[in-house]
Amino acid sequence: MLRSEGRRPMPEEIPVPPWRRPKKAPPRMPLSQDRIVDTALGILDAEGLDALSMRRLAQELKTGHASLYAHVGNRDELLDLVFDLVLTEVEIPDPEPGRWAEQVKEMCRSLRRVFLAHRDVARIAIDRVPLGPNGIMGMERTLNLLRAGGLRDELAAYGGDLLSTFVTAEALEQSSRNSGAEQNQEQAGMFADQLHGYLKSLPPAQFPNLVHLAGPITSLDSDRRFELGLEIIIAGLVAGAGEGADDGDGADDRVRTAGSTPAGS
Amino acid sequence: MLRSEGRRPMPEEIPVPPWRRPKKAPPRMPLSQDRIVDTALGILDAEGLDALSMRRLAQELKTGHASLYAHVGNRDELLDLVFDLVLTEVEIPDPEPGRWAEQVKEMCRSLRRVFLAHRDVARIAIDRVPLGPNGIMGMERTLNLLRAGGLRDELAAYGGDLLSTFVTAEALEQSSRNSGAEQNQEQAGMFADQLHGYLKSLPPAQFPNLVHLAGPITSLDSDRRFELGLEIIIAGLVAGAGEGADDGDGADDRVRTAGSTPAGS
DNA sequence: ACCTGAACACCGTTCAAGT
DNA sequence: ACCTGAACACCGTTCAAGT
Repeated sequence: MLRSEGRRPMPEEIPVPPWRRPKKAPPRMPLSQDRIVDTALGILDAEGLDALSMRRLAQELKTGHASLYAHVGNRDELLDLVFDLVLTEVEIPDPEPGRWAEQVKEMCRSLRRVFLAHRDVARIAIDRVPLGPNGIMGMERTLNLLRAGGLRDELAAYGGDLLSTFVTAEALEQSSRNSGAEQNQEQAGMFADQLHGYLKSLPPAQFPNLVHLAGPITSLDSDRRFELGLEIIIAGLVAGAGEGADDGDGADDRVRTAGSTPAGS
Repeated sequence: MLRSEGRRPMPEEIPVPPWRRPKKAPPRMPLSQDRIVDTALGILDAEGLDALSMRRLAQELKTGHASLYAHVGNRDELLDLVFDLVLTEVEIPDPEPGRWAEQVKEMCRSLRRVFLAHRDVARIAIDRVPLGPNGIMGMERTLNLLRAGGLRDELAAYGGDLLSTFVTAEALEQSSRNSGAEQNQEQAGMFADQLHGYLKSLPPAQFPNLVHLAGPITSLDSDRRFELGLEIIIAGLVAGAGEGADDGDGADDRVRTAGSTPAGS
């Protein structure tokens, strides 16, 4: 219905002789926002955020860089769109009774996997509120899961933010650790070893704690850090942190519905 | 000794007539790393990170932009130095018995105040490990405070990271919320109102949780968010999250000293 | 309506040359 | 030893002009 609008029915499909159609499809697909955003993500994955300039992007699309501004406003808006596109890949489970904490972890691990799969997307995410269509959808599903754990409204509202901030920051630090020219696991370990040596070499009178904890500080790998942080935050959430705390400005009770029973599914 | 090298002793200090010395001191103070970093922080405070270019900085110092590279390596190293300078202002309390949680909060509030006092420093901090002299000093004092709470080594080592990441991310989101041209409290409230209206207008069948929580989501101001997050993380830490968890790779037991009793002071 | 070329006002970094 | 000018290889964004 919608798709056929403006597409006049042809009397017959006249095939284009193969020698007129060098390889495949129209030689220059028309520019569109989708094509721009897809290509931008491709550059990001392959070369990182610093390589994603409007000029580089235009070159990839075989057009002039000024042409992009007919479809995306500016670079910052482009990054918004790329971020929202990537959020498609995040899996947020429907609540199942008795598996709350595990499901929250699954959600966070999924977000982390997406960040690690797309170079520098964590850098884009860190100072952005995800208000695109997929971001909104993700917020809804996140709230649904968090409330299924019985969190009071304020904690559910803030908990999602805190968790996603945590995941983003942790992914950021992991990828910046691996930044200098495609560093592999090996080189990450080498840096840890160097740091360990440095901390151990500090004057123990002035730095007793750094010397004592040099081991634990440098031996925490990214996976362990992530799981530890996750446990800390979830433990804090179930503890119902700051229960009934009130800073006295009365601003946080705009909506105080009575029956906020946990959603079943 | 070192300072007088190459400075031939003058027979007498001949005073320069005042009309030859227009205002004060040598008209062009010699460039130094300290002067460069101080000036950089001044530009940051007044105009933000995007305004802090090597050229703008050189102009402020009345020199050519290429001259800076004799003292700082590159822009990224300059930002390292600015960050470390700012860390001077963070206050980390010496542990006092019975006040652990409150003191951890004081430390985090101090860090937050520093971020809010220096525009865009949170943006600099977010993807940097503070390994400058003040960063190392801060780590030592942080570990000292955290261990005073009786946290086991791994948790103390990671807890400081988690807390400072949290404070940084929260400061970042607060200042990016206020980004668009010196926005004051009023405009922040206006945005919250707009978002509240938007969330309330969503189709309730598809977005029941966003509609229900529109109030709590938009009424959390920065201070409340911060205190909430702080309570969640601290609660998670005292819960001793992931006690004895082991991912089986055996990499995190490089140093396993027996007597890790909490430090008294 | 969409795309282009050219221009504007910037960047960080390097390096030979000066003092 | 320190500083400079000039150059290199880039940026994002705007806009009049084309088709």
